[in-house]
Amino acid sequence: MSKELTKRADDYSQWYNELVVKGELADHSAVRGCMVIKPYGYALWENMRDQLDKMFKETGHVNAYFPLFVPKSLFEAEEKNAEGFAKECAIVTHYRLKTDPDNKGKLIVDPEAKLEEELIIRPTSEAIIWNTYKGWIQSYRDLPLLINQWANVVRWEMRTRLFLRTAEFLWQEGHTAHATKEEAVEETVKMLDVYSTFVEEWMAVPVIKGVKTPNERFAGAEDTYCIEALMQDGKALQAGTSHFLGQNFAKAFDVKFSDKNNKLDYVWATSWGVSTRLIGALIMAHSDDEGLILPPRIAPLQVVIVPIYKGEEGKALVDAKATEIMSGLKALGIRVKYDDSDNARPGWKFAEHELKGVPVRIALGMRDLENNVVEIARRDTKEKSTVSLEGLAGHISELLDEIQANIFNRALKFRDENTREANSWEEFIRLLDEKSGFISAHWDGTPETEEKIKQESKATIRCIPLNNKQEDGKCILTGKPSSQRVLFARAY
RNA sequence: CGGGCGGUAGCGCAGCCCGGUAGCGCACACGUCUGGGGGGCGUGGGGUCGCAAGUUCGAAUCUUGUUCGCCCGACCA
Repeated sequence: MSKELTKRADDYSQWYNELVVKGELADHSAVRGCMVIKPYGYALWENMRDQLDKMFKETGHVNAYFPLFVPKSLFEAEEKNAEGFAKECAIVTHYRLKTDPDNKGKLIVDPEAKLEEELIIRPTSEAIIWNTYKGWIQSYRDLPLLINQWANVVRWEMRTRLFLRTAEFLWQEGHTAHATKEEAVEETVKMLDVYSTFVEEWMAVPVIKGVKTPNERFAGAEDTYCIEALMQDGKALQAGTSHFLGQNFAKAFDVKFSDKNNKLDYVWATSWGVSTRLIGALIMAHSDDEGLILPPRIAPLQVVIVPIYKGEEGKALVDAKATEIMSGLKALGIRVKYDDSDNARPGWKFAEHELKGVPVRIALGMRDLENNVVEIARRDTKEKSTVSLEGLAGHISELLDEIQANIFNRALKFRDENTREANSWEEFIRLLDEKSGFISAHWDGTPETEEKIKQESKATIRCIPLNNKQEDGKCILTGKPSSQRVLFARAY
């Protein structure tokens, strides 16, 4: 099978598309815009999901599951939210098919099976969830309500790309209800921190925490917080969002509670989510022209052992040693595979595991057995070394930590080197065209200017960084006074 | 959703203009020599040419429709 990858420098988009498919993470399907997540890609998602789930539970959340379908009347209850998603909704209008009387063997929609009320396939679940919460919340004693769900959602996108933007995707969505505004805001920020910790420490992708401008805000939110990451082509990618919803949904769905003084008030809400899009971020942040580079902490396989031998007797000797090495690694909780399939040469296997981003490869042959050593190759730097079998498991364990740190530091260095300040419109455009990356610049704070900058430069305000330095300056477009810089980039 | 391009064996492609019943490389199976960076030689299997109509004695090839993908644009809370 030809596995030659397009080089990043030749065509970054094509490199990404090929990598997802050749790395066996996902495939296109017979359904427009929908992907099949293959076992290797799903194993990666499971590792991400398991860690996030653990972190959600550690912060007091529980999981539940709400329906895929949302009755149209509920969907439209919160007007801004409904409006925001209206253009990309899939709608169920009928509940039955029948045999086509004019064409036996074919099915048609039974016109008599039209639904009284259309069902929207959830693009997000605020509506159905808040309709449900209404029945669960009466008193301050019922609060806070801290619920998460793992689910699929559908957004009818015009132009799709595997993982980055698909019509259906997997995600988690947290939906919480609180007695006070302060508590809800605190929750919003807390979950943003959970996301940034997860993305940086497990996925090794550095992120910038910030707040979205009103233009970029989630429909129905008072404030949208986000984490933004920078890809190797200099484009930004929103890696997660956390929304302070105010009382908008409580009012739309009439969710009130009695406080300690028996006074009725609407509850305060948050919602937050990350999706399979994170896998796209992971790929574009780390991988190279040889294939995927996966951070050890979430890689489906952390170590692969490739045997090199001649004849059956040779293989038996190598097998025995490999089994011993594996049990040592497994005892430390390391995910390891012994690739002793006989239908590929060692060289082919090396390339294959590099393509799939396995962090560490151990090559084990007769020469190594004689010297009581193995050859270790790390995926991130492609360095090879010969190490003693003595204390091997511990050495590998430390190496995995080192790789995790190195991948993060490399991405951080790239991000920092590609974050620049622009102090004039000319400089702004020049930096965007020549270097791309994040551009920190003054903006007069108006939606009109933001829109105009977007029209003329194709760059958007990714966020106003949290704890942003306050400094007087002039808007790069209008020259009007500004009190702080905001972060611009061309984005996915 | 508009414009352009593409879909022929698991993968990558040729054949199409000029209609006559499908080919190459890799992969796969078997044998053999091999094995420390995508092996060599030999033999062999596999495709209703994306799908559906139409033109024709005959369609991968011409026409129309449709579907999936890629690129550009619009859209993207």
